[in-house]
Amino acid sequence: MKVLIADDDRDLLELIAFTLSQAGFLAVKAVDGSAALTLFESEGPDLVVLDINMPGASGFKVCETIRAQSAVPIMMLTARNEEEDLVRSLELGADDYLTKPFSPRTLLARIKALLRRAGMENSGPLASGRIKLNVEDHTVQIGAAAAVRLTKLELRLLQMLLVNAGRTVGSDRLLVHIWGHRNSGDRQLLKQLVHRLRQKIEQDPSLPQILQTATGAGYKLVVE
Amino acid sequence: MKVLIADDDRDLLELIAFTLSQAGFLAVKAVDGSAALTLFESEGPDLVVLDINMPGASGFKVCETIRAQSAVPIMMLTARNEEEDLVRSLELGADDYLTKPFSPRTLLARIKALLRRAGMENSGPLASGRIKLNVEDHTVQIGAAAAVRLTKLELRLLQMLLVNAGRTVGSDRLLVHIWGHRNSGDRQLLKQLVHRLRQKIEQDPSLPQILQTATGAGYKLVVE
DNA sequence: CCGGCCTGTAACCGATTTATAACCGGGTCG
DNA sequence: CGACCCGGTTATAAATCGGTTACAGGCCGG
Repeated sequence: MKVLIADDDRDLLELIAFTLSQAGFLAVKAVDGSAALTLFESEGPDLVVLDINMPGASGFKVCETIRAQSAVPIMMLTARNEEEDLVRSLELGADDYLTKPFSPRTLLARIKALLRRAGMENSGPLASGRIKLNVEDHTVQIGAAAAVRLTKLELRLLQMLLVNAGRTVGSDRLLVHIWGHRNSGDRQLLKQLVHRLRQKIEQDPSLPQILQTATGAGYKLVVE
Repeated sequence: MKVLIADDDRDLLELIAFTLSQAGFLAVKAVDGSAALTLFESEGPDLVVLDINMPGASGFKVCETIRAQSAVPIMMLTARNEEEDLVRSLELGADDYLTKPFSPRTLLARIKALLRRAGMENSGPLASGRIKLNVEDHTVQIGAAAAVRLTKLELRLLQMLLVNAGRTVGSDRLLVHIWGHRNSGDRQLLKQLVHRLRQKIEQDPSLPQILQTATGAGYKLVVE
């Protein structure tokens, strides 16, 4: 599990990196905003920790840029008097925040919670009922049928639904989880993606048994 | 999603309640500490917002009492120069704090983050008497009957009535909660919506047993 | 360079949902 | 009585939603 950390306070940066690596994470360090963006591209981390006050590009700017292209979980770090930027970050799609000073223990707990919520805690096969999703090689197996290959987006959709198997997941949450914060008017994208996924996993795509619609609310996965 | 708000400043209380209800939350208001505790018991909110300075029982006391029996997320409100108070609050188990004055936008962002963090972003079914409202997938179940699907507006109406089950809710409050502010000529909309909802949930829509009219005042839900 | 898949975008359809208006009947009050 | 106000009902128009088909650009491997 790879975590990108960006903070211009070297001491704090090292402390966080140490804490995380002790907990089994692979820490990637950046000392300013532009470095953070470069490293984000090249390393493809599973989670990002951003300080708001940074030279180069502010954490706020970095958050916005990352969110425009990825749905990776983002945690913001903020001093007590940076309320306004914090709120802007949250509205732009940051997932959580921590106010300085904080204890390493707290940081760790929050990061784990964030990963759990994003359904990224275990990279192994994710199964529920008769649906077995193999995240590694992008395949699903339903019942005794042959495994089907999924695209990146289909995988993310099915992953989110499978984590909440049996319960309805709102369209907004799906949009954020799959694409990050693009313009929210993109119901079209979700419509398409659901349609394409149904073609692959439903016996009769016109009468969905597995990926069902909750009209006006979202979609849900029916296992067994 | 039900939120209990406790503040002895009536104006602020109303402002917060209005902000939250516009955002789709159900606001339950308390003007002092003991009222807050009573309402906490009876309403079972998903989140609590507490002012520290209150007559009756202080925010501390309330926070402590609630925490002794529940893990519900708690957000404290504090005046700017009461740093010690907020430290004490956090030690007592509050999850976050906000210093006055704050903007509604900030409050909303923080509350959303808090709910996300607590993994409570989707509240379980909201039930009272024989009525069980499943907010997630827009359905109600009454008694042993089959679940009925509701539209967005019907859901909001029933939600508001269910929170105030047994009590009459004024037409104005319903209008504001469901549509947000509109020109007041819109009694027609409410009339329609009530009618459609009755068709769905009443055994005999012409003799309403559940969604009853309080002539000249509003509507109320009879749950027994 | 070609042909495949993956993704985003648009357009169309039918169904549902929401807004607007008109009509009905009871009750109130001058 | 008759002019209202109120709530219920019916009817109809407008907007939105979800499913579907079609197509274009990007990307990648042959």
